[in-house]
Amino acid sequence: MSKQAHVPPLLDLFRQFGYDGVTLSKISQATGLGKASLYHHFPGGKDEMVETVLTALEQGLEQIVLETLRSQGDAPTRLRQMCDRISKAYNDGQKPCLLASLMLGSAKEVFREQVRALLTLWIDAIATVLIEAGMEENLARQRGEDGVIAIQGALILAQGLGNPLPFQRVIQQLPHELCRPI
Amino acid sequence: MSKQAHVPPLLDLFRQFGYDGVTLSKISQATGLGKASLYHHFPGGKDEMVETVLTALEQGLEQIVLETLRSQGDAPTRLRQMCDRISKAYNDGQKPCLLASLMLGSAKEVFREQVRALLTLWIDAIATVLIEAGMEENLARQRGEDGVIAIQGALILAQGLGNPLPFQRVIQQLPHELCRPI
DNA sequence: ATAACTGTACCGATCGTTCGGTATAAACTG
DNA sequence: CAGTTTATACCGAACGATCGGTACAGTTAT
Repeated sequence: MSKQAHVPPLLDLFRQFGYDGVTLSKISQATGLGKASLYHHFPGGKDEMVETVLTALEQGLEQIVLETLRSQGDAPTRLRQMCDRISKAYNDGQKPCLLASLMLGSAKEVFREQVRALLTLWIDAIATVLIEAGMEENLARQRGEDGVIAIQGALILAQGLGNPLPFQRVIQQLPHELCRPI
Repeated sequence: MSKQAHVPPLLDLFRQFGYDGVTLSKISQATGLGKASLYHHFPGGKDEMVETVLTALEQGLEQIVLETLRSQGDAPTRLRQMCDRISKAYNDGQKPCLLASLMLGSAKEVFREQVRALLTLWIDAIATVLIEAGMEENLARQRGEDGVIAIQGALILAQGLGNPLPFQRVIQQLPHELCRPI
């Protein structure tokens, strides 16, 4: 079995408990692997596990972005497709974001660059769609930030309230909000 | 020295490292108190420390809300005052939010109710200002959520990018955004 | 036979917590 | 007034448990 097979349980653990909250016992239980096996697959330990998950996440986001940029239709339609996939990745607002979880505790310095790269990739993707739709560049970049902000904030609120509805509403309104004129 | 005197360093620790990321050694170092002394002031241990900080935060937010609801002027002006105080509490986007930090790991079940109460208080405050300004109630409530979402998301992005500017922009635009018609 | 994999036992370090005790100053008691 | 108790603040040392990580022999699959 390859490293990639263990990414889903690892992703779920780290996004829910954060770096410091995830123990090797939890990982062992979630993956069904003993400690020795974990260190066989991930000689770098916890850090390598996170890095593997983060890399898989980057590939997933890149694929979503690529599909969005290749897709046809007007800007709201293309952004709607992106939002649908993003929403699915967060289980319609019922699961937290790994990036936010990794910005706390011992993890924050170690994975700062990878987290920043992912956020930037995401912002740029939204901005590119808007620019292709004729939006002025600086505004489009702001809207890119606004899109990520809305999603991250909505996830926080949904988690905090224990209610995914705010997230689902934001996701549904987002394509239209991003495209509206000043 | 009373419990309240140790709230600021505790707040800074928990918001930056999260519940699981904060160790008693760090707390000891940050407060200048020995581990045993910490248990004199907080017999309930780490949990009581977090609860104390959370209660202090609730009082702080209640004060901001009260001042906002008492203040004069049109809705954008009153919301501007609220945003200014909120922004100051987050050091203009350079410090993370305790509520977001407490939604991970071992803390999330323990403090769920307190976190939810704080978020609800915040949302209601914004909604009340908008309703008093004549906005329809359901929309005002959505805008209350949108306000908290924007702030939380902007904090996440600012932390992730290592750049507080997106937060400062959002805070500056927020009063106008919240008041705009559909 | 060889490489990939895993279970068991173990390590030093650190975790949150508790114990026993000291220093100081105010509050009672004779 | 001196002498004693009480309350508050504080700390060094240690507790059992768990942490992340390693060593190694044994099993499995090719």
